Amino acid sequence: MEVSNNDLAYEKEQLSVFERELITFFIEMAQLLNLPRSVGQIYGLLYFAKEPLSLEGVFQRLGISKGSASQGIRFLLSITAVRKVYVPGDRRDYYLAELKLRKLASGFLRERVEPQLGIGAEQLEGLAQLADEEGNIFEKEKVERLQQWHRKATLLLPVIRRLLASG
Amino acid sequence: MEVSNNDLAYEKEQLSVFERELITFFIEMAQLLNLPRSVGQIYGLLYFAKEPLSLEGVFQRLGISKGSASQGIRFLLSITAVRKVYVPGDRRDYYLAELKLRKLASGFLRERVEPQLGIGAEQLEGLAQLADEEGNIFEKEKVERLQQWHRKATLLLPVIRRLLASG
DNA sequence: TAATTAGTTCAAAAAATCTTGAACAAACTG
DNA sequence: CAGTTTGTTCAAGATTTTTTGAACTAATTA
Repeated sequence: MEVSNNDLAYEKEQLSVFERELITFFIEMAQLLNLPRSVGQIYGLLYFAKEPLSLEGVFQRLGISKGSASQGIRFLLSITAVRKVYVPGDRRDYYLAELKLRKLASGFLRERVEPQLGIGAEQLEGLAQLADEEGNIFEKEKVERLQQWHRKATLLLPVIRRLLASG
Repeated sequence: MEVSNNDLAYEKEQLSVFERELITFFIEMAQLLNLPRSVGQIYGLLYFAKEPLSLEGVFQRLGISKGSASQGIRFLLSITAVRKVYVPGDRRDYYLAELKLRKLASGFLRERVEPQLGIGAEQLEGLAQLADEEGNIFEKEKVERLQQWHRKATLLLPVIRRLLASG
């Protein structure tokens, strides 16, 4: 019947209705981008947080495991969607969400999209060579068309960045 | 009858080395877009096919199940990445790949991306209302920022279409 | 130094997603 | 009409992805 002590209560504080709904929104955005649910949850929590949160603050409040939170934060750091902040007198790492869409998007493009496009380019090069060796005009034509697609996709990235930067 | 027998022979023909590599490429592209492997395979096969293929032609040559092929083709039709063609004297449906990147991309955006963005907009509307009711300035500010992001993303779609159309 | 705390790792469990195949319906054929 | 053929559906199985949690390293403290 008695509430546990106040220190613990903070870390285990319930999420507000607003926070829960906001996090639901971010979970769905994550799914749209093919990212794990936990990554959406963590970003959502940090997006709304008034102050930096520690790893423990994150997994306690979201009710996910430490491992999940650690991995999720690492990913978010890698795309610069989240950054570490130093909190004096505390040995733990604290995290803040990056709120600028431009930075968020460009981190994502750099870390997740560009590498994939790079792999695609290599594969197409291999196919082009195969078609060349076999001297098959039909094959060559098909590969060239794909390479054109690929060039256009690559061209798109800087345009997206620029558009998101404005405003 | 004659025609039918010839078709079966053609449809059971082994895939060439080139075809297999091409299909591998499309499988990876599918994964990039969060689509099932089978969808990539089917599109890859049709992309290279010199003539339209029937459902049976597709699943026989790819070695996948009839159900998978049926569902995959339905999806590809829905985003207009593939179209049905009429083959005189044959009761089966035949399929051809759409080769124009512009059409492909815009079908995908229309069927898969736009609906998701629409759902996102609704959710944000709900969050805005919640923040309003609670009269919480901090919450309102956060939601407004998200709505700005959302507007930019929505703006991006026509730009992408236009860019892919050129050339 | 040992004890405590923060954070990472990864094998195994859980969950989500995709594929299969057999039952079904619809359309054709003789 | 009854028998085929064509394509769809969906429950069950297979596969892939995500999450968990306990064992671990490293860093801090007393």
